[in-house]
Amino acid sequence: MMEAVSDTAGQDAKAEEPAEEEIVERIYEAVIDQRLPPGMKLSEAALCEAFGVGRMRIRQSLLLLSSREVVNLLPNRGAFVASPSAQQAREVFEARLMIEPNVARLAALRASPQDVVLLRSHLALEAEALKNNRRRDSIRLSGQFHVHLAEVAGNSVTLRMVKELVTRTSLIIGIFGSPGVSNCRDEDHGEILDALSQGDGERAASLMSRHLRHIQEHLELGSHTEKPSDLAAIFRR
Amino acid sequence: MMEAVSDTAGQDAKAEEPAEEEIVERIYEAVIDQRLPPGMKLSEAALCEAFGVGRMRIRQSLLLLSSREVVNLLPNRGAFVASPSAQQAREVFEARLMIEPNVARLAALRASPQDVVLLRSHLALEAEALKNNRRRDSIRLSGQFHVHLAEVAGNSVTLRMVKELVTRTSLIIGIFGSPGVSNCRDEDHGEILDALSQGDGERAASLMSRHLRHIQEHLELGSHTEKPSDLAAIFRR
DNA sequence: GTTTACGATATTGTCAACAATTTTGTTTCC
DNA sequence: GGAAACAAAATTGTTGACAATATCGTAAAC
Repeated sequence: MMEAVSDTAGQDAKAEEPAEEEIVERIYEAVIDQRLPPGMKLSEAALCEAFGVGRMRIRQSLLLLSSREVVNLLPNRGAFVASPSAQQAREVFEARLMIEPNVARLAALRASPQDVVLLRSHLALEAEALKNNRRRDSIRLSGQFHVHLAEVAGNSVTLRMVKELVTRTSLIIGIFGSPGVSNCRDEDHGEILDALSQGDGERAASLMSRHLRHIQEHLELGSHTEKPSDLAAIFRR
Repeated sequence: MMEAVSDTAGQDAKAEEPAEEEIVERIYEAVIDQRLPPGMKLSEAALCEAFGVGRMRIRQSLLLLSSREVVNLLPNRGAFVASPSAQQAREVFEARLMIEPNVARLAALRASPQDVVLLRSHLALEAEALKNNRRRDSIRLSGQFHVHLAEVAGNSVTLRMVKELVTRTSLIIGIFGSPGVSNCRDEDHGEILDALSQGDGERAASLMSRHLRHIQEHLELGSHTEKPSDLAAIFRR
């Protein structure tokens, strides 16, 4: 149920050409890990080389990413990792606050004992990454917790939405977050999981709501630089 | 605030080549109107002719539509208007019930007097279409009410989601709905608008929730034919 | 010394031709 | 007459080349 690495149709072990959706997923991951910073240029040629596919494949992948607002596609200029504005950031959190508490409620009602076990082991990974100061892993795992929750909820529509919103949130934290700090406090994740294991949907929902508000409160929306990092403003003193 | 017909960058009056997103929007509209029935083949050549654009443009549009699950893209077989299964239909309504009551609540808080006026005139159009038995208009306007509400709520993230969900709902009603009946009762829309005009977010939310449950209850999920309409089953008697 | 204009380079957007696959129609065999 | 095998047509998928645009470096002008 959680995780699925295999390719499209069951193909042999060989290094097959990744499909569009797989490339999209890989770029999602890279954005979540903050290996791809906001505003970074994604040239077609470089991506072709990186994924070992033709230009058309990359082009379509970038179009998909742009339709999910993870990259911006400027005509004749190319593709750039999105740099959400403060306004867009507020909209993303507004949407997450609408959806994810409900997702958590559903997950609490539908979680099998096995789901709880898997989520607990995920939480252990989170804690370990945090303890060892592996910031990148910590960020990724923290985001994946929300995605796993959506998987447990068993609704593919909201799963897709949560994936998109979690990815965009990583960009938002990269722009508006305090430098050293990770995104989520994982005590929150632990509490949500407790509510889940007790089948307490209402509590899971309200904890998720509180959790998301906490994350948003640790951002500095309202002041920051806009879409493309404004060089003039940076070097003006 | 509501509606925006103009093209990308302000271009002259001439019949410019429509961009991908515009083609996607046109196909959304056609699906909402039920001019494109579930399962219908969308051949590239035909669409090229219809929109007067090259094959690549169409190809990208179909990819976008497929990523929103409004069309299915079968390898080497082509594009087909999606035929949601009963399970997918349940997921769509589950998602709508998560999102749209919250959207309605937001809209109630943010609606300007002008927004209310525009929505009231929209409601008048709905009533007129229903009275004159213009079923197609009735269906389209009924769906657009939900989209307009999302526009008033002023969150582009949820706006995009609502557009997608409303479109898929039109397909679902085409498959699982009773033949003659429209999708929404528009008394419901009127009540929601009343709540909006009074700034009563809670009432707007609960009315929207009730409204969506009503729509879902008038469907016959659980029994019907699956993904591609099963010809063998249809002609077996 | 700074700014503007120009040309070279690189990147993106588009088109047309080709290959691969499916679908359809016909023939052959039982 | 019906079913399987084969061939023809149509449709989709992909590659490569070419045109349009933007970026960068250089040189000329003020």
